[in-house]
Amino acid sequence: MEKQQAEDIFRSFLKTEKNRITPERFEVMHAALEYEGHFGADDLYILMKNQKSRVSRATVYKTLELLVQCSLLSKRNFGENITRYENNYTRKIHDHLICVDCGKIIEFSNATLLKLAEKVSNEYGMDYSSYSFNIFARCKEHHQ
Amino acid sequence: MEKQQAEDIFRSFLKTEKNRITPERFEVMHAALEYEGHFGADDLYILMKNQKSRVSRATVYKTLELLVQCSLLSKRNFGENITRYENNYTRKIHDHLICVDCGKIIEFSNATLLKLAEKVSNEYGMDYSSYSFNIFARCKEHHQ
DNA sequence: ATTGCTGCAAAACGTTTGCACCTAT
DNA sequence: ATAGGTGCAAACGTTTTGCAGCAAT
Repeated sequence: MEKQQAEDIFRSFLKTEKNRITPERFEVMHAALEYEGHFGADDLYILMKNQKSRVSRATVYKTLELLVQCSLLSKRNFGENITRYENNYTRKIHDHLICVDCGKIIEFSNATLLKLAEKVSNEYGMDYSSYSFNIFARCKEHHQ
Repeated sequence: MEKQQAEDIFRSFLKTEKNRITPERFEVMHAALEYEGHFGADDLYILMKNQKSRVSRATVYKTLELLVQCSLLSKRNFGENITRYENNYTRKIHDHLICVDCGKIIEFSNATLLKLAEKVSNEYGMDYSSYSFNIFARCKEHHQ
């Protein structure tokens, strides 16, 4: 996705939801979309702080939720009680294999999961939104 | 699973890991296995406290981790940054459909997921341990 | 006797909130 | 003009930790 396209999506989302268009929100958007891989809200805040941004922690947290609402980001959780975000557009791979010993995360993709998630949602009369599939396993170095 | 069998599993786990066998740990084990549905560590602590148990919060938290290690419980996380536990034996249903608006959790079961999780683990040369599959959707009352 | 466990309270952690000031509409 | 956003610091809820005393081995 082009950076311009992301800006347009975010701007029009903000307008239709009667949220204001502010420079701080776009600053967070750019930092989030440039982040490689998964990140926690605080990771992003620290990164921005190190780059001399004056955006506050509160604004970072709130803006990330807005970016999830307009589908530019999605939330992930790898069992550590930390909310993690990832860019939905440059990242097409959404399934994760996690080493329970060292925490290493391998990403993979399996097309049947999306179909299954949509099918199950429909069976229960619900509107599908997203899914997460995490496999926990031990990598070679940690076999006991 | 019989209560006796769970006790035996826990006792032998504790012995082989050089952890001590204490009444507090068995008290937590019983409360955890009797809990219906998913629970957070603090939920269990409060319940036990209300039942006049003197087991401390620290012991509850630590013991639940031991129960996960010996596979009597498994950890779940439904995107609220709270660790939830569930009994592995009386509960055979491990997949979840969660309403993003009201938080209602519907449980379902799909046999292909376990096979897929094992297959993917093997493909990456890892030892399968567990998986989690969560679908996020909106229930009828919350369609916009 | 030794090592590990316990309860307690305090600290840590990620996240949310209240508030006074500021800014987009 | 006004509704809504901002930064800050304090509060929050969950979880972990340090420590002195206690109990299982």
